[in-house]
Amino acid sequence: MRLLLAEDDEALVAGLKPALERAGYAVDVATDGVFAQLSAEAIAYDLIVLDLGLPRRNGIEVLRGWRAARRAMPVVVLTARDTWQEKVEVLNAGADDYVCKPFHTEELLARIAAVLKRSAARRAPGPLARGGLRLDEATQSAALDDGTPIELSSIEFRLLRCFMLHAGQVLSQQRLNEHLYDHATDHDSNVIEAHITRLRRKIGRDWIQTRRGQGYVFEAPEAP
Amino acid sequence: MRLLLAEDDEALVAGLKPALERAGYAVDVATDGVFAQLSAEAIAYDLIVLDLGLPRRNGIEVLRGWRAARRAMPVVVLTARDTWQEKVEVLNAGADDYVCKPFHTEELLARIAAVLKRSAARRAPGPLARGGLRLDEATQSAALDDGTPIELSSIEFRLLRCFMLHAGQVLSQQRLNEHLYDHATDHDSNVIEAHITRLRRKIGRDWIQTRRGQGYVFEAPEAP
DNA sequence: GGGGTCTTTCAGCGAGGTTTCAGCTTCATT
DNA sequence: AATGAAGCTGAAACCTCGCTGAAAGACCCC
Repeated sequence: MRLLLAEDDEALVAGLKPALERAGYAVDVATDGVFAQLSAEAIAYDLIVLDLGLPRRNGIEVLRGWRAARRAMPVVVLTARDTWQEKVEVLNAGADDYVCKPFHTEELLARIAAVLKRSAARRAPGPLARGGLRLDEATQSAALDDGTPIELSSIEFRLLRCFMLHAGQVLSQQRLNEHLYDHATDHDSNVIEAHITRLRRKIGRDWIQTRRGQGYVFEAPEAP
Repeated sequence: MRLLLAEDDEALVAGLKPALERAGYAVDVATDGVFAQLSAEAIAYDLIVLDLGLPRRNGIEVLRGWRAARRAMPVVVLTARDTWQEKVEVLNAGADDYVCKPFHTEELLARIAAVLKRSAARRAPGPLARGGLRLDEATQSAALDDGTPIELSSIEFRLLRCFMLHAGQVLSQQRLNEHLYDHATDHDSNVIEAHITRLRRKIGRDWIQTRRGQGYVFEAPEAP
């Protein structure tokens, strides 16, 4: 789950980025309007957190630019001004939610989760449960339908969620890499393979099939 | 312990907010009905103080909205009109208590405490019976079921209460920070860790489990 | 002001998660 | 079957995070 944080206040970023990452998102940061706009045009983010007071280009213009270009990803707007007029303007420009500074980190997280849930509901109804495997966002753990809990580390959780969100699709190692880490890393390593091994050991071998030379596919195992 | 004060009278807020904070709650304020509704949908407040005479959306509608959305947090209603009809209407809409203006701050505090106690008892027969750990608000101390008393300092008490109210959930350090202190503090310190250590030493190691990189979970220890 | 307690900071330690590495297995192609 | 490429996996290295004892700071009560 990949997210762009468009915010220039360093202190805020320093607090927010780790919190978002703890919540299981891969976070890129853009510190001015132009860069934010370009980034989101280049990459299909799952959600964008957009400060209105960015240097070089106003947040509202950036947002309008995306919507004009038919970019439909959910956008949560941050602003320092809590006026009725601005709220209306922002929502009309195509924002999905609106949070005033100062805010509790937890509140932003909750709103992000709510917006994502809504947008996921639009696309694919139902919570994150596929064929007898459930993911619990709150405790960052998984469970089989019979109730057996499965403890996951942070990376394993993100990996599994990525698979479940794209169940049935082939996910290349490169794509998994990009979803799990910030796109600075040009890994030629086998981290992904290693984690897949550990994940398979925990949830069972059959959920993740390898497509040689292409990637991996997540599917419910055959009933024997 | 997090609380939403939905009230538009500035003078009242100016008096009430500090009083509530002094009583150990973290307080957010919402000054109109729509915002109050959204806030409480986004954040799991432990309690809400709701004025009926809010601008933009009537308090009763807001309350009905929450209950229709299966939001079960306790709500204490403030109102200027003291008629039995309104009282009935409000309680039927799902309020937990009802205070008429003008009131003494102390009275409101007492009702809040009472409502919280009731709701804690409702949700979890648990702080008491569960694993044999009880919290005593009056003496700010804890006790094991066998009667052994445990002396707690103020912060330890609030920390433990926060854990017991959210038993089974993962609480990140950041979230605990925000619940224990006003959200001015951008601590990169390890206060929380230090207090967790001392708390564990007092109540026993097994109650609070660490989820590396995510936070802590409060649970009754296994019976050996 | 002095003794006590509560709270916070600091620094070193240790555990656990993550990544790398090396050797092995599997698969496709000839 | 031989070969090479791709993937698997156990073990070791690395690194980060949380733990904890001690000391400093804040606060309160005499």
